[in-house]
Amino acid sequence: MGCKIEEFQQEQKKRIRAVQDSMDVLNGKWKIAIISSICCYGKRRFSDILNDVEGVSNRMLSKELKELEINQLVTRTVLPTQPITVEYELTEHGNTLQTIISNLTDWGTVHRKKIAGK
Amino acid sequence: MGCKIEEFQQEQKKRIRAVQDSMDVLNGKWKIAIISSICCYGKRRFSDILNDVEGVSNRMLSKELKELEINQLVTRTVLPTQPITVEYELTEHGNTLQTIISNLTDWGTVHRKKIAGK
DNA sequence: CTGAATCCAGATGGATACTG
DNA sequence: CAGTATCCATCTGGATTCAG
Repeated sequence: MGCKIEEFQQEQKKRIRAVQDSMDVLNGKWKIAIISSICCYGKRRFSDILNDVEGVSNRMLSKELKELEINQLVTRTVLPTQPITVEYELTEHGNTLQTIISNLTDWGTVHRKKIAGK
Repeated sequence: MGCKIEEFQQEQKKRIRAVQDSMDVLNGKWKIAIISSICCYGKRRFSDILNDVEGVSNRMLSKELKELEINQLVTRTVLPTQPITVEYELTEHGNTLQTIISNLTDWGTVHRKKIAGK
């Protein structure tokens, strides 16, 4: 114990657990896309997100939004319109994902070219 | 057509599709952790990754490594030992994920504290 | 408009045992 | 050591219908 290699490996395991923690929150077919949609508009309504994220169903959108809310990444506000509308907004904590979203956007663009253009 | 708002929305949809492209590759319970494991050691053997990523089974590790290989993120090299050993390494393309991995590691650490400490 | 409820096929993933 | 094969429970997610 106390040897350098062991210490390094422990550090490494901690890092891997940390990445896992992130992915536990962000995994899900649509989560990142949903966050991305809300992110760049500031506030976004249910039906707008439904339109932004191609392919998502209202069932899944509802479900994943709820999980994001539980993880304190988005807030949900019911507006007193008739019929009601609901606005979703990133929390301060959710906003800290912006860098990651931005990186993923860039990487995805490059990756698509990489795979398609071979 | 050609109006600013529509253009912006089209741009936005493209960005969302790009994030989705990234997530299509990176989704999966263990993928990021696996990449993370290989990443910081340079090369990494099957059994080492199995040990690094707590909870993963050999079945899943094998499966997800194969998918990562298909997406050209890792290479697989069989070493002529007895019994054989296999080394996995990030490709140049896979290495471009380092920034994202690093960000996810940091974010995961913060997020854990955030959720646990409320 | 924003969901919730139900139904159901197919994917996911763990446990275990086996192979070269 | 590095997988593969099989079995099987659970989860995922789409389609559709209904509700406040």
